[in-house]
Amino acid sequence: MNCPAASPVIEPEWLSRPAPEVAPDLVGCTLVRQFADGNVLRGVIVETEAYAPGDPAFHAYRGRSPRNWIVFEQAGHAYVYLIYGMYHCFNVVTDRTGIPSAVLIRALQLETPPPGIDLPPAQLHRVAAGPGKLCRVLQIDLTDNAQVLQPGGRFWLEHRLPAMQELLEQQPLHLVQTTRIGLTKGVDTPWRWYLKQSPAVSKP
DNA sequence: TTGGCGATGCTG
DNA sequence: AGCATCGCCAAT
Repeated sequence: MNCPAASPVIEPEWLSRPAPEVAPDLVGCTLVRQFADGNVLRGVIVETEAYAPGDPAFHAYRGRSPRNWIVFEQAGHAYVYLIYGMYHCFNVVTDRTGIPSAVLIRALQLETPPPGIDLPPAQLHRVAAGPGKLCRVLQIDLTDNAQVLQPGGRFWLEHRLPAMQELLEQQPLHLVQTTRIGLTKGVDTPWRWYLKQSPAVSKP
């Protein structure tokens, strides 16, 4: 047996905080995707954005709707939506029930090549750089909306590996905070975080 | 290296 | 009408 190291699973309670607190903490953690055939693909989260109550850029800004209802539910669910008619975006629902909050996962650093994709090994770090590309490579679509994030399911989250935790504790400037991308409202709210020097970030 | 634009379909 | 995107192509 030659199992890769894995950190403890992230529980819903850990996610039951405001999105602007959870989003930076999720950088460096691992998102695990289990496909229908049982195969598992994992990637380190290298870029996140927070969306919270009162935020005009948030889908839930004008209240509950058939699309966004899940972000009002308990922390630890997936919120998946279609954007520009052709891409999907994957979010982690955070905070308490009734408080709409979500963290958009914008980029992953994959640890192994994704299934069914031939690519130059040098390009591995680009295939999940961006929220739409991430969902394409993880085969995420609207059927994944409202899934519970838990081991054995389609997705779960794992805490930072010790080396990553040490890096961010000793070099906190490696976690960069800046403004969000692709918005027309809330453009000045600094709720995007990314891992400095990661080649897999969508926009360094 | 940067900037503009079209694809494409759901949302409120 | 607008959109939490992406990749192509032109201009620099």
